[in-house]
Amino acid sequence: MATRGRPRTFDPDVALRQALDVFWERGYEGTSLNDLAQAMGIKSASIYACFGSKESLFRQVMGLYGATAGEPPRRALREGPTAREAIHAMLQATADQITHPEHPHYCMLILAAPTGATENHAVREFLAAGRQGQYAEIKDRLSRGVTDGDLLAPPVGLDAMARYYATVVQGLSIQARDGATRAELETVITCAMAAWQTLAP
Amino acid sequence: MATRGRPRTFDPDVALRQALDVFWERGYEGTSLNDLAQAMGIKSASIYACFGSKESLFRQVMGLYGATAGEPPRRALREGPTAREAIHAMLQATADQITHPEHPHYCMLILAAPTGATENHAVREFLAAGRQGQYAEIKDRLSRGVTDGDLLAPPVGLDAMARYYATVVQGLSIQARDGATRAELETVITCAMAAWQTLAP
DNA sequence: CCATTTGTTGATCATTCGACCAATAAATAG
DNA sequence: CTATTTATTGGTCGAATGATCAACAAATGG
Repeated sequence: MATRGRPRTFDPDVALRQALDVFWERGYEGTSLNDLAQAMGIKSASIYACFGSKESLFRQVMGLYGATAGEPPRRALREGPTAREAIHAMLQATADQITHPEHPHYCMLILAAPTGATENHAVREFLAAGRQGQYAEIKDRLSRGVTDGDLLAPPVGLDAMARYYATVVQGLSIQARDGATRAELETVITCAMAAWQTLAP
Repeated sequence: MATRGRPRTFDPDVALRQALDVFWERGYEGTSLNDLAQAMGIKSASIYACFGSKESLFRQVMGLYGATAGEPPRRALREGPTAREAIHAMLQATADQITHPEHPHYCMLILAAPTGATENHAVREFLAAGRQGQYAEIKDRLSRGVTDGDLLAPPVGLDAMARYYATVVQGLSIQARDGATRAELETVITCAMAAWQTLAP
């Protein structure tokens, strides 16, 4: 029972990667269907047939983005032996990603659509939900550190500490967008981690 | 020798403030000339006659923005008695501004156009230059602290420290955009300032 | 009053936007 | 084979985009 009907002339996975490149380059609103169709090598009608709409395509693109570029920082957070080392490695993995020579120098989750036209409100909220997820993962990792005994519950609270490191991650994205080098981001990370011994002595 | 010709029926200063409101609400690309004309109470032809173009209007809007919303953090940085107090007050003034109940909860310099269509490259670079100015002001204030004797030159370097606090400012803007309260931003600031005693003991 | 200067109005420019047809092409099922 | 299903093509939809233009309105200078 092979597929009925005329087979696709393009590979949706490849097309999705090509769409990712364009959205990454120009953000959500800065990318037109023409841009996408050209980069994907198909007509806009095929985009609609395969991916639904511009917004639906973007959501699928963000899924791919999270599974690829987004994975190293997440893994670092997961696999660091202590909360402190996990956060430190997560920041460094983030810096690696957003200064990678083959990609635009910023995190799409953070800067692909922070503001924009009223009609794209849903896209902004979709990305905001992803950022909320980032924060939650950081907080969970800190909690695990307390459970594991490698982190003393900080006086300022785990919420505050998690939000602080989420803030640093987000700030790094602007820094990279503005041309900061990997080495410069490393010095920022050094400063950010310097807070640790004061917060959780 | 009063002004020749038909006088304007609108006050450019008022119109600029109204344009600021719209750009602030929707970012640069998310704002159309129709949006602007409606909010300013004039036709688009009058916008072109008085302000030049959409981009030129936006640059003038950012001038007004910097002189108003941007001033409190700058003043805090300038007037703080020590480098540490100045940075702390600057962060708090920033948090005040980006959670102000009457304005959108983010800093325009940071989020009005971080990404976008190719043709708006100049606008993005204009804002990036403004952010570079932020960083330079922070670094200058730290240098003054060393000169004044209230700050020991930190091992990590003044550049690193300045970039770190610029990163925090920029991260705070995303936090506010995502709905963080003033109190939550305060906890982030507490964490960010906790790095100080480690960096400059 | 008349010429000049400037601003506003309403219309419109070509282009692009996201979206979606109808017509055609290419596969499988029976 | 024919009928059915699915994909692609080329075209086009109405609306919106940033930007202007000619026509009209309101001021000053002489």
